[in-house]
Amino acid sequence: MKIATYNVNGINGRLPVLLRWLAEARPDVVALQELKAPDTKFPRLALADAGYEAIWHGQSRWNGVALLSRIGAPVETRRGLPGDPDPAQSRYLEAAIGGVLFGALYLPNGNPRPGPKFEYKLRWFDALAAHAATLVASGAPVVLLGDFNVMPTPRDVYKPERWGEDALFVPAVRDAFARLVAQGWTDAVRHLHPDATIYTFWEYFRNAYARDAGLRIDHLLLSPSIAPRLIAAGVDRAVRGWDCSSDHAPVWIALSA
DNA sequence: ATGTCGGTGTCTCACCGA
Repeated sequence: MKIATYNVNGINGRLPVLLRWLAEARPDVVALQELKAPDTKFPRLALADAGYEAIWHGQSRWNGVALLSRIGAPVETRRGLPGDPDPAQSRYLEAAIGGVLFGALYLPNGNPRPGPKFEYKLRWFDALAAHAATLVASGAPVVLLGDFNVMPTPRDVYKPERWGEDALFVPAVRDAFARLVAQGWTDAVRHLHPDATIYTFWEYFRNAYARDAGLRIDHLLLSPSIAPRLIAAGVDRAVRGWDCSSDHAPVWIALSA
């Protein structure tokens, strides 16, 4: 089973890029973030034509998450994160597909810091950790995937010294991510490539992609019962160089049957 | 501080969030 996460940064403006990538990469299951579209403007038919059934949780202008599958319709188990301090923001969607539970998330960015946006990020992280603990305790095979808006270690930042005060990298946020993983989750990409420089996001400005001035903020976490099935992982980096691309690239893993 | 995007309403520009 091939699984991917992709922050599309506007699903309608990005539709040609998304469809081209789906046709080339053929992932079985995809989590999307930053739909930036209300539910009525989700491109269900275009995705169905591409072979994907979908569920989505959108809102006008910002946020929004979706799950796509070409191996059977997602069976939704949860819409919204339990305990989200601001449930009006569409940031979590959960479904069973092919015998695996997928928690698709878009964690708050948290900038500017300090301030209410950063406090919201920390509270959201707390709520995610509480829910994730119940998923681990269930023993079910679970993949938690999406844009976590966290670089876990300095290796995940092109110039860590410039990001020390940023809400994506301050110790409180890295600690929150580390505590989450310590519940028993496996950071799939880093697990298979412990020493590689791997980025999933490059800013639009300052020619960041051409300079490879990137960040690794999109992650796939595997619960203990599914982690032994991990056989490959990577980033479809070239997609970031396509015309009209998102500022993120798709990240994927392969699991044995 | 800067830069560049997508989406929306204030609507062919100005804003917000990232």
